[in-house]
Amino acid sequence: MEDSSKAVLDRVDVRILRTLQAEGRLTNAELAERVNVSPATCHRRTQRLFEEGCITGVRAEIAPAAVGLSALVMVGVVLDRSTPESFAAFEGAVLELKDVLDCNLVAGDFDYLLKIRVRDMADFNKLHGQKLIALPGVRQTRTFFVMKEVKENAPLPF
Amino acid sequence: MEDSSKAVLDRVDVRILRTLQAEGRLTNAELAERVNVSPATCHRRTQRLFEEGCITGVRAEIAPAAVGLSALVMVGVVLDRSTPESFAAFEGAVLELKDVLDCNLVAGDFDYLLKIRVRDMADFNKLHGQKLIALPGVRQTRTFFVMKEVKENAPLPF
DNA sequence: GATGAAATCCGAGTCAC
DNA sequence: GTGACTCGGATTTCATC
Repeated sequence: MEDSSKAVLDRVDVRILRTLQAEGRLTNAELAERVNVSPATCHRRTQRLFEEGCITGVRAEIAPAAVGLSALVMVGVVLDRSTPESFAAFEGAVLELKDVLDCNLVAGDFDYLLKIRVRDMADFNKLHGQKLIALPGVRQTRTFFVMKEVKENAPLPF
Repeated sequence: MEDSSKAVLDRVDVRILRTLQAEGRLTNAELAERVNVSPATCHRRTQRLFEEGCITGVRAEIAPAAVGLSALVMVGVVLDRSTPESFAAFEGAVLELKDVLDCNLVAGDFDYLLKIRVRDMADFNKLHGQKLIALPGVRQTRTFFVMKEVKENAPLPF
């Protein structure tokens, strides 16, 4: 993968990105028509965008409820030490937890903010008691149950 | 769109979902091979999963840095009143803000948690001063700059 | 150095079974 | 759910600017 930050994107590239961000399963022929280039050119451009890492993947979005993951929980985590080793250990362990969809190191009242999907509150309590507080170096967690998902994973505005 | 919560998913459906979640641009022929069914069957199953709303869409993931959106910020919001009208007004306004990727109503110290992508801190300060604190009913915000994205938008674990 | 037209081959989508 | 059949798209080649 090339350094995507070096890629120079012209208008056609941007149109391809925007279109595929909205409809990732478009055929090359349709995509070409939408962005007003020939199918051959569109194919080459799109391939380049993948190779350069501008497009990191194309993924189907699954309705969480359809696969029994109706509950969304945000968790703020505070570690008991602020050493590089402490952060690395925590991050390594969190990467193994499939229920954790997002994990970000932040500046503020917490060290990390996690986004977690589980079946229900009972499931979360189990995860919290057995996994989260057992993660390396965790001093404290604060849980925010999501009561309503107003907007989830909106497309990038560019 | 049907009620996806009523759909009964068998093993083949689940394999299709998992596979398309990882590689949304697979051809039907390849998908059929991966899940061990005939192309015709695979095609009908996949179509059904879309129609039932189990698959809500297929989207290309764009590297944020490639389109000049390198900064990620989480923001906790507290409203000054907890009335249904107040919540509705806030939510309606937030849906218009393209920089806000996620917005969730939560239980805890905040009313809402937002996930925001912008170019840099200067951009965020402008957004914060001109748009966020001007949203209807906002009493207070707390900003968490993301210093490191450990995990972003991981696939659903099912 | 990238483009579009044409040419080949393979998959999508639909049928009967 | 399978197998076959037709049509259209994916992908490459090549001449061109």
